[in-house]
Amino acid sequence: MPDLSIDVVAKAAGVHRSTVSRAFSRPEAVKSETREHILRVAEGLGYTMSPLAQALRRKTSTFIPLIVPDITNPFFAELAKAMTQAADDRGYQLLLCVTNGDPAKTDGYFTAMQAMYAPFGIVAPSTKVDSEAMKRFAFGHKVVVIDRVEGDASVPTVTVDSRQGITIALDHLRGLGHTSIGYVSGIAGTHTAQDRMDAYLQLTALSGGTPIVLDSGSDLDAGTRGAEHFLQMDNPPTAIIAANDMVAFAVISALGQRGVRVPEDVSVIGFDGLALGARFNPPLTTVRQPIADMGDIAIELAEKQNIDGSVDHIVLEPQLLVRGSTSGPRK
Amino acid sequence: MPDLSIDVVAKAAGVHRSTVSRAFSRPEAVKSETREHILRVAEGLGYTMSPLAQALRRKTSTFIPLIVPDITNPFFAELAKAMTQAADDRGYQLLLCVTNGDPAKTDGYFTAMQAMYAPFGIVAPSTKVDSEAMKRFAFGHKVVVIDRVEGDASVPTVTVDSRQGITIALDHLRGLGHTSIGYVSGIAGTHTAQDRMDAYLQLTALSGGTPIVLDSGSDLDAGTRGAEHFLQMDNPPTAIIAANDMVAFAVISALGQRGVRVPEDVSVIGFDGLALGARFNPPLTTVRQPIADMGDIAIELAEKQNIDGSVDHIVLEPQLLVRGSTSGPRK
DNA sequence: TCGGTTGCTGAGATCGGTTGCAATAACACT
DNA sequence: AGTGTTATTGCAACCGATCTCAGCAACCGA
Repeated sequence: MPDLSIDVVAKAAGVHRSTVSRAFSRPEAVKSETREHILRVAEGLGYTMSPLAQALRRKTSTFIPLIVPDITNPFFAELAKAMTQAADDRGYQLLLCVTNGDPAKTDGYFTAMQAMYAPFGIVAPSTKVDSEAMKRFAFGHKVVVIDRVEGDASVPTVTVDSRQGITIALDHLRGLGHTSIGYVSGIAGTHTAQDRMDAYLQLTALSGGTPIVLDSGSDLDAGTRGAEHFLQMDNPPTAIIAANDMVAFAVISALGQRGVRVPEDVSVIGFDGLALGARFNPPLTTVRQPIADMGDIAIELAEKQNIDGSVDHIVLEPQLLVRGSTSGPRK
Repeated sequence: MPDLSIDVVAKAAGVHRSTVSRAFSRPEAVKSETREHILRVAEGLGYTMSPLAQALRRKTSTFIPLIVPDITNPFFAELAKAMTQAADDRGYQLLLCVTNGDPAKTDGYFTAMQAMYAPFGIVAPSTKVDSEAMKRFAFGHKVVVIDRVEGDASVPTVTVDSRQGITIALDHLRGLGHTSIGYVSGIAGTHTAQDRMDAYLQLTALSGGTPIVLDSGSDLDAGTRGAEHFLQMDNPPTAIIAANDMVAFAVISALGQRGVRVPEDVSVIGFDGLALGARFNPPLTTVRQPIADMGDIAIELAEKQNIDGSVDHIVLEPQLLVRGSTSGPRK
């Protein structure tokens, strides 16, 4: 590859490099014959424009960072997959940035992306703390958050309605005949985790029931602890709502190891709608988040903000996904 | 941010930009006082060099693409996690590229990365076909493959010893008393899938046994089909080796839905060692691949090749990870 | 004191594009 | 034919670094 630059193409096509440039990035500004000729020549040479050089000059690129705390978590993996597609469809290239929850790394990615002239970025929930770093980043660039942001309505967000999700779960379980429904909370200090828990608390209280929080911890082992708590109860609930699918997996696994069967002995419902849930044992009933939609919308919001400066907060509706981990309560 | 360029810093520090450049990228070429002064000034201004501009001029960047077919598959997610870390440790920035198995996309990523002056790339197993696209890419750049590459010993690879992995699985099962051990194959036409299957076939034959292939299909539903096959047999095996953890999950799930319990009715062992397996029901016994090591080594190989042109083929040893999905055969 | 090193810094071309501005061509109209 | 547009294309500066080459000062030995 004798370094295919724009000048090479220009020479080969017998025009000036600015014309070649226009042929690619502003087609209407070049006589169509000329443009077609140039494109043909370029094609023949196997030439593509350097995104680097473009970004440098234009001061804006098509790289859009997706910042997630842990790609190993299937939720983020599915989000990443959806967003990759969404980004691709709109001519962007998604750059996955994994922080492992390290705020320093988050910061590093922010500035790196700033330097890459990313037109905007997408941040998925890790901790609430983000908002500070975000402020700095958002100074020059735009961010949209897949979660809520505390005290900063200036950043667009897309979330799913936690309260409605819990409502759906509760209704499903009640419809099956359950009256005693426990709850195991989710990971870290994210808003979504908090919201779901609050919703559970309020909704059960509202309907005259007594909330049964099996574990309100905030790490990955909440599921296991919740299961243990369940086992120690004299009068355990007949159904359990897990704050998310991963926790549900852990609950079922831990329960299974103690000989408690799902859904025969206790029903368990998750929250997320991971594809993986279909392959679980038993297949997990869950409240499905429209992950793919979230990806699309996140990008739309970002673009919209870039254009008219609008800051929207979209709230999506979750859906019930009935599989095998729930059934009527044991008689 | 009034566009912090190297010239701004230069002016502020009262030196020429080339000196600033050197202060950052070739410290020993600048008088230490000068350098410290420059660094201090830069620090104060909050200046960082533009990776874009650097890459453009140097014709080499620190972006290293990791090309995977599907990030939703936990194996690739874990690999990505490990490699992100490994890359980071060495001053690179991993760029995750998800192809969804689409060769066109793979190709697109290759040329994009070429344009980004990536010093090398890492490709994780998707299909064998890759080798062609790779040739083109490898022309200007280096690639290391996490799998084997057919008929092209010129690209470094890191793999784990499939034969040994299957041996370990077989030994574990036999040690538990199993004599009739079935096999369910893995995804797509990757070498690893092929190797594991071959190893199973050879090793069982070698020890005088009869191979029982429950499904040799090549898609994600192999697990389900394997389970169905199992159910239809008059004399089903007492243990099953799944080509990888995901398949094992599917097998157990499908079996569970038909009332077959693991490990009470049949033992199942996976291959991969996914963290997720620990949260499965039951926790999955599996042959663990040293994923983190693979990441480290892949990058090492790439760097080594860049330096002395050596092309190594590293083969790692898998380990047995006993959890709850295997036990002695039913009497 | 003078030629030869050595150490450090400045100049300016260059990487691969983009873009405002000027120049030229082509076409319309009086 | 003369003048006013309008469509195309060339020119050259610029984006933010890197790097070779040259200049200059201090230092060495004879």
